[in-house]
Amino acid sequence: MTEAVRRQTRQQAAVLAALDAAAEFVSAQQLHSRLRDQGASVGLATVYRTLTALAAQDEVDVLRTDDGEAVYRRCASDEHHHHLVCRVCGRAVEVDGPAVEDWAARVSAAHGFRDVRHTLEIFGTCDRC
Amino acid sequence: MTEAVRRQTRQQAAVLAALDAAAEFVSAQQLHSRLRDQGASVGLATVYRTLTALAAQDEVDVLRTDDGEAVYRRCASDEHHHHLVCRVCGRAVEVDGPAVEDWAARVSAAHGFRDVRHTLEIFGTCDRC
DNA sequence: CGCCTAATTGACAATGATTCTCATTTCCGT
DNA sequence: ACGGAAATGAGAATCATTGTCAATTAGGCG
Repeated sequence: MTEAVRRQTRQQAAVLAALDAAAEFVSAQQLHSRLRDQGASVGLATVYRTLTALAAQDEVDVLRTDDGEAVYRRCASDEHHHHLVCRVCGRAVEVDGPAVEDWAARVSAAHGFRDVRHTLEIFGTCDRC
Repeated sequence: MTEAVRRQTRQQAAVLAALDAAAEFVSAQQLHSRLRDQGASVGLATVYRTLTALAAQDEVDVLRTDDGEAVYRRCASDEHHHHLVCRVCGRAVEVDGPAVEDWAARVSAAHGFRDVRHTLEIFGTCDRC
């Protein structure tokens, strides 16, 4: 599993910086326009390429909104974790639940499933909204 | 919350029948072509409308594939449950995990989130694949 | 049993996110 | 500085999904 070699470019640095500046999950389109507004415009295709690459290396977490749009977030934790996402402001809290991991493993095994992976996100309205 | 009144039409019955005939999660496009192949062709827009209506009434479960496509399934259980989905054949097993529900409620409350809802799916390779 | 009207349908256009193409630009080791 | 490989960007292409609107149809009513 060799990490893809990536050159250091202004564009990729800008995308990463914009992600770090966001506390919520943002879409590629949102990032693209934020970057443009900041005067550090990056082509839309490049934003997509960069996000895809980052996601492939687990540098960012990806999830899908109800309408199927992909949204990305740079998380503090490198480890496996889940999210509590505010459906109003988009703010996300990273949470982990060993009990859930165990349950998932147990259930998968009981049904003979291999190479399991799971997705779990909790959506709600946060106390500030 | 009054249930929308729906007329009984050949098209809606056909979509329901096709869903019942499928053990896996299927996309609107797949349903549309299966119906066409069976000679019971239903317009694509109608397939979408019907699925959306069924989903709104919790008659079918919806989830998103990794590439963002919506897939639907008629589940045996009316109650809240989750899925163990085979990433090869698409077969799905309905599972429930009270421990997970509790955990989600606890975590949400701890962070002051209201009106929470969660999504949890486990993807793996089943023993037949 | 036919009629009437509103709900439903379907072909097609329109939208919107994402990916592809390819000519141009930019890294970076030499 | 140079050269080739990698990255970029503008726009076209793709694909799922939704909107439009005229034609069809279900179902209550006389």
